[in-house]
Amino acid sequence: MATRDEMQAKEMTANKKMTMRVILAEADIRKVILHSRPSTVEDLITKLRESLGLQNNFSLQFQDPEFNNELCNLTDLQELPEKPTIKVLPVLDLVPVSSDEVFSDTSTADTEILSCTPQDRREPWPEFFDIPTFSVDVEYRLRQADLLFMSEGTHLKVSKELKHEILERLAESMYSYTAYPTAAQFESVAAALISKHPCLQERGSATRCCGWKNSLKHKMGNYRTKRRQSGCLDVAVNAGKRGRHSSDGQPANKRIKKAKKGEINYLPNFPDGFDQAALEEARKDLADEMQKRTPSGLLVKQKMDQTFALRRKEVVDSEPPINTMVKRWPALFTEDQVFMEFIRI
DNA sequence: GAGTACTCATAATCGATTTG
DNA sequence: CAAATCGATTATGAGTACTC
Repeated sequence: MATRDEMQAKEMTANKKMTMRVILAEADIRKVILHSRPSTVEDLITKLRESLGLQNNFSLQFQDPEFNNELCNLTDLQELPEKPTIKVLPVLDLVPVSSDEVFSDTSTADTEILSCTPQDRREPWPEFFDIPTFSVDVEYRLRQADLLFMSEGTHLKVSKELKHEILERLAESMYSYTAYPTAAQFESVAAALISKHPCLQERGSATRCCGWKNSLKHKMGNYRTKRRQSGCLDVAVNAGKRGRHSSDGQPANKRIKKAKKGEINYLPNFPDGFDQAALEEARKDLADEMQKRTPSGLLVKQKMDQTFALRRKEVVDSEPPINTMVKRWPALFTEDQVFMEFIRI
């Protein structure tokens, strides 16, 4: 019965025009009108490829109204709203178009530009840094230039705006592992970049990528400043150490040394959708639960995970005495949670 | 105390836009 | 149509903190 309804719904929408907003790159967002509503995701991809003249493989994400219009991978066309906003994500391979492969690649699904979720920093630095895919436009240009490099050995002259797109994407990707990459990590990213895109090699330098390493280092610094300005606690905690900043009467952050994951000042951002007040509520629930004769282990663990960022902020910002901590966070002093807290840090 | 790394202010650069 | 101006971005260097 439900299936019949679905089929009717499909039939009703099949003949309808479909208007959508398609994000190809940050600076290239187009309005696309299809004469009929596609029935499958593959179908949609084919139609988009035709109407936009795209040659590369790509997968799609859409702004999901169920999640406050955050981007989600598009797997079922039924999920699309009436006038959807869709983001095109290039899939890199040199094999001709094969729609099966388009769907097998979900690893490129990273889109957030300035969100500050603590999950950002969950992954350890990978053994081999994977150069992320750039916008469709940039990928296209790089691929053309790579082919030219291989056939004629010509290096690509990188324009300012192309350099920006590359650095920005790499910074974003590195930031997901650490806000403070080491020299060796910059080196590995630069090496991975020219290995994946030989046209970006430099003449002159021994490693062929010294300039990129340098630019990445600068870019990362500038990128941290940008994150700081957009309110990311994990890098903001390290700012404001310079003398001139205390002119407004506020003491400079001098006593706070540089924080990295695993160090004592590690200060993650609040989880998405929670502010200080919401986490304080969760803390109260947690304290109440601990009053019980047998607190629920599951609930304690879940709330302790959730409130980790708030706890770190208290410790780093106000350095509370231990009895205050015992009072506010009784669960922290159970054997299990001492252990868990170390794992979290 | 030397060496290194980071922040931050600012200089340099470059494309886009406006002006004469 | 070239010069001037603007705005965004990257690069530089001083000042500072941390480590060994």
